[in-house]
Parts: sequence; structure tokens; C-alpha cells
Amino acid sequence: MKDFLYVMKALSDPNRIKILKMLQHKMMCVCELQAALQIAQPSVSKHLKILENADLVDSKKDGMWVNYHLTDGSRSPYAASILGNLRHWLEDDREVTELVQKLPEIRREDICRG
Amino acid sequence: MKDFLYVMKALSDPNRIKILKMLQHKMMCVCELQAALQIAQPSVSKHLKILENADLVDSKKDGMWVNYHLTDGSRSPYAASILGNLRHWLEDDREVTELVQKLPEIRREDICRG
DNA sequence: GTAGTATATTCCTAAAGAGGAATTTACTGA
DNA sequence: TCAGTAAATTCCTCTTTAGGAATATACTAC
Repeated sequence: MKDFLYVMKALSDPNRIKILKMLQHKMMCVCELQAALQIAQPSVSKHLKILENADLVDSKKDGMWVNYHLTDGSRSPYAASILGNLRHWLEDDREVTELVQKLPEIRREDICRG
Repeated sequence: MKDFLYVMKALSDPNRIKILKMLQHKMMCVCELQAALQIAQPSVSKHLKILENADLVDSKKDGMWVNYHLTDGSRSPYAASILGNLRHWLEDDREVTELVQKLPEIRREDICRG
């Protein structure tokens, strides 16, 4: 029950859904997600932690950055099922499509490194 | 997005999940659900309203009682998918199985009518 | 109609959750 | 070693949410 609720709570916030939808297209670091969502960096980190605890995303260090990516869902059947459905769910959502269209313009080299 | 979030938020509370799991076995009125969950009647009504707004349950008057039942999900693909998955999800959850085992003992004739 | 009952609503309180500013941590690269 | 940067944590505020007590509503059965 607890694992299930972690997943559902993680999916109950629009910014976290946007993160998942963006990560469907490419792995992204925190500052890229911040630039896309236009919210403070600590807020992004906290959302990512909640998604990570629900086994929806995972992270991997790469030099200066921490890359976040969707999990394969092998640790949670709930996460696996939702991630599968999210592939087609909300594909026509206005906010999501606008975000995804902007993704190519968001490049960490332009945002970070001061 | 809003419809999606309604469903996910509705699924983010343990009492609401228990309601859904019980309704898999039979339609139930508010006082039966109250007896099963051991929470106040207004709390049950409020949970049911949230589930109804997410298109996860629907109700039908029957004499003195209002019977709640799972929807067929025809109005929300998110609700439909989740209700399908919930058929097998959490079947081994201790709290859920204990509740379901007690269901036959909970009969409206014994609980209501003073 | 009237009394009684099942359910819904309102109002309040306490806990949880999202957001940002400031700070800390961990690492990179000279 | 030291300055600089990406990300995490802490602390605080404001909003949302779950819960119950009290009340209102709607209906039933006489």
C-alpha cells in the first residue's frame, strides 16, 4: 500500500508530471529542468526526490551534472505501469506539448556555467 | 491534465483506495463503508465525492440508501486504466485483505435502521 | 403532515505539501 | 589548495487536505 501511495502522490503534481513527460524525450540535469519549468532550483530537486522515491526516475552523475532519467520500472509494478501509460497519456495536453517543443532550445551549456 | 490530476489525487489516500478495493466486491452504501473503515460518516461522504469527481465511482439511490459502485471508466481513460489495474494490484495488501474478509459481516440491515 | 434516518454540507483544526531564500554539500578544474 | 558551480538541504510561509462535530438536506414510512 505504501509503495502504491508513493507513486500516486508523486503523480499528483503538475510540475512532476511535466518532468516525467520531458524525460520521455531525453535525460536532463536539474538546471535544464529548472529552466524548462521556470521554478526555483530547490523546488526541482525536491520534486525529483519524490519521483525518485516512487521509483519513477533515477539519476546518474556525469561530470558536473546529475542526469535524471525515467526508470525501467523494474522495482515497482505501479511505476512501471504508469510510465507505460504516460507514453501516450497527456500527449495532447497544451502545457506538455509547449514544454516539449521548447526542449531543443534548452541546452545545459547555455544555462549553466554562469 | 486537470482530469488526470483529479484521478491521481483521488488515488493518493489510503481510505479512498480501501473504498475502491471494497467496491470491487459489491456495491455499498455510505453507512456500510463507514462501518468498514471506522471513520466518521462525513469523512466517508467527502472521500466518495472526490472519487466521484475523478470518475472512479458512481452512485444510485435505492430506497433509503445511496449505493456506490465502481464506474465502467467510459468517461475517463485514466480512471478506466487504474480501475483495471486495481483488480490485481494490492490484492495481497494486509489491510485490504482484512477489510475484504470482513465484508460479508457488514450488512446494512444490522448497521443502519438504528 | 410528522418523526426518523441516510447522506451531504459547513465549519473548524491539525497535518501535509509546494514554493522560495538562504545555506550546505560535493565535486570540478585550474 | 582554492575558487567556482550544480545540486541537495534547511527553514520558513502559504495553501491544500483529512478528519470530526454540528448542522442541513432529502427522503421514507407511518
